[in-house]
Amino acid sequence: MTKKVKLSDIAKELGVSVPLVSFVLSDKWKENRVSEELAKKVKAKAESMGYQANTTARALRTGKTGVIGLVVADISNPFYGKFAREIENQASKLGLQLMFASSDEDLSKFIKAVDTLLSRQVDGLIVVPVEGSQEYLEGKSKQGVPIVLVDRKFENSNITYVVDDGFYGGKKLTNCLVENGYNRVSSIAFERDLSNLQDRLDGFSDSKLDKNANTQSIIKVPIKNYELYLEKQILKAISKGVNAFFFTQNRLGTSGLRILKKNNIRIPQDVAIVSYDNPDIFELLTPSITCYQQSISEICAISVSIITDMIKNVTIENRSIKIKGEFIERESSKSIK
Amino acid sequence: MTKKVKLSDIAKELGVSVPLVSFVLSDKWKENRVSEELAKKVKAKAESMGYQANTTARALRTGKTGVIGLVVADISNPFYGKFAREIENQASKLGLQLMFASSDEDLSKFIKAVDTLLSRQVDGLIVVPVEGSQEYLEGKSKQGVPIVLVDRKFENSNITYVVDDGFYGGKKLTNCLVENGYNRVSSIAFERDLSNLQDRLDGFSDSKLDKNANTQSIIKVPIKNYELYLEKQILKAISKGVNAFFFTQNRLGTSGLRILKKNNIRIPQDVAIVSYDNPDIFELLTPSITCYQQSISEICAISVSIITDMIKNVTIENRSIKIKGEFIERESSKSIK
DNA sequence: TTGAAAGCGGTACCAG
DNA sequence: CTGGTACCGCTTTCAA
Repeated sequence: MTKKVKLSDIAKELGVSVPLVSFVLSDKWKENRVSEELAKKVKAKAESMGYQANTTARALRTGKTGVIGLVVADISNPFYGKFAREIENQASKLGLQLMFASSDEDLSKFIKAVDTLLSRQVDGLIVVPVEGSQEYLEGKSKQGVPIVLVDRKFENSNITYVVDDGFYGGKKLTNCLVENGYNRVSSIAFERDLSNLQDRLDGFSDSKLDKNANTQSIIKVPIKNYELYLEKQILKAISKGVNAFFFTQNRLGTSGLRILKKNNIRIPQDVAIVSYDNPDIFELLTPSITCYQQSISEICAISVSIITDMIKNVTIENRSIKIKGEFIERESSKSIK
Repeated sequence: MTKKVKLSDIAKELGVSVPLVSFVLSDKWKENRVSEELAKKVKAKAESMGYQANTTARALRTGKTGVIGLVVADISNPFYGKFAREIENQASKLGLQLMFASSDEDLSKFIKAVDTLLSRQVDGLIVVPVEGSQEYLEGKSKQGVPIVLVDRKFENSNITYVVDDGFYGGKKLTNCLVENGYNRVSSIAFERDLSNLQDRLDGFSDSKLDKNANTQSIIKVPIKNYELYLEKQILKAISKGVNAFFFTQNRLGTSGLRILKKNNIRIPQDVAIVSYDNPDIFELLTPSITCYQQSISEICAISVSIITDMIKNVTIENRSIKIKGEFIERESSKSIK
């Protein structure tokens, strides 16, 4: 176990003071008027001795850890995995590290995750807020913790968010169905009070569909053991004449497809399908699935840039933003005109 | 911005010393002979003031951060996402946090990732090593950094690993094909020097297939723009009479399926398919895909437990281990007997 | 049973 | 241009 080299080791070797070495290595030697010659020598020595700064010590002194906390619903869900990856990419460009935790959409887990991250002194948080977390997060925000919400936002809150434009996406998908001749559309969503789902449903309601109850309906699915319930509802809808479904989440879309396959319901001959999000599988299936892909990379790039601003400046104006994604037309919504 | 409560605040409020508060809150007051009454009072006060320990300061003092570093190829790949999630679960049970980074299978990125993590003073590392990283990691290991390899191992190395038993899995998948009547099998792997792939191929070679070149062949696919090359090789193999493929990785499996679909080659009538790993898609496809699912949760549980041991005790014996996964038989390898 | 002082490895500010 | 000193918040050792 070779010991870690520290500033004082370099200083001793060179016969200079510790602060001088610190200045040089943090590239502040110009302001502090250290001779270029000496600076070079110090750098060379640090290099040859294999010096690596102890960020813990630095963090204690400066009050900044250079770490940002990320809380998602579940990192093993590819959708959130992409978030993590994109945020990692952006963060590493800025020399920031990421610490993450999963909430499983559970409030108490969520709070615990945020608390631990905070006690680890993360400089800021990027979080996918869970149902019921508004009050808690607003408290933290008021205490001065930099927070950016992604994927979902809070209405009437001053917490900054960067989310997909669900209203736009929901409308786009529904209109595609209408334009292709499907006039009885049912949208399917989890029974959850989350802004992203509501926005998509609002977009659905605001589409070109005739505004009467017979052409559009919304099926709300409970979260627990939802597949059985979903199957019943889907079959019931079809028997009532629904000829297209709009799945508001990829998980519902995937389950829906499984159910349709099982019941030998043909797509799009019997019912057309569109779904939010674009998991790999949608392209590979027969028929391939029409969907709307969120601009995760853009959402992440912006949220990291905002959080770093928030960390630098104590207060900035609220820069909440909605990002439009990409509509991808495939076979599952083929025109029947 | 309400200020953070620190030990000295509590101490001042109560008119006691800082160390006393520290002892109480870290549940060491018994050994340090603090009266139970006082201990209670301190705890209550800490609670009411909303005290949260500053882990940075603690880390600087104790030399332990309670953070473990995780380096995977790509966190947005669901396979590695599952690793991250399982490791997170285990770690959080032990009060440890995770910091992660992706290597993209690139040696320089990998080294950079490990170096940053180390400069952040992580207590230990769980890594998916990339091609060519052996020498580097052995260096770190010799310096006393606790390291556990997952997914891939090094031969002739004293770095501890916890990996899937690729030999077992490869053999199992191939034997299933043989038992179901397929006698000309080609296995497909990336042209990479990684232990996990080699183990699977060794299992393939050691299967019940007749040991002559005509019944078994190995197709090595370059990594860059591999799909075109893969397509040519697959078609060529089929034209030569190959009646089954063993894909050694899920990415190859998925690509292979796309290619077969595109060329109207029927599964399993024209060729049977088995693949390593079990992405969601395999179950949903028609036909569903026979595969081998690694025990990721077990691998992760063990690796976390080993790394914590390594962190506690300076030296322990090498506890490298191979874990058997689960063979899942589906439609793509249906018997033709 | 408790308090005081030292120190982890850096950085910030002052003096020279 | 350079060095000294204090200090970040917590833990540990020693003294009372």
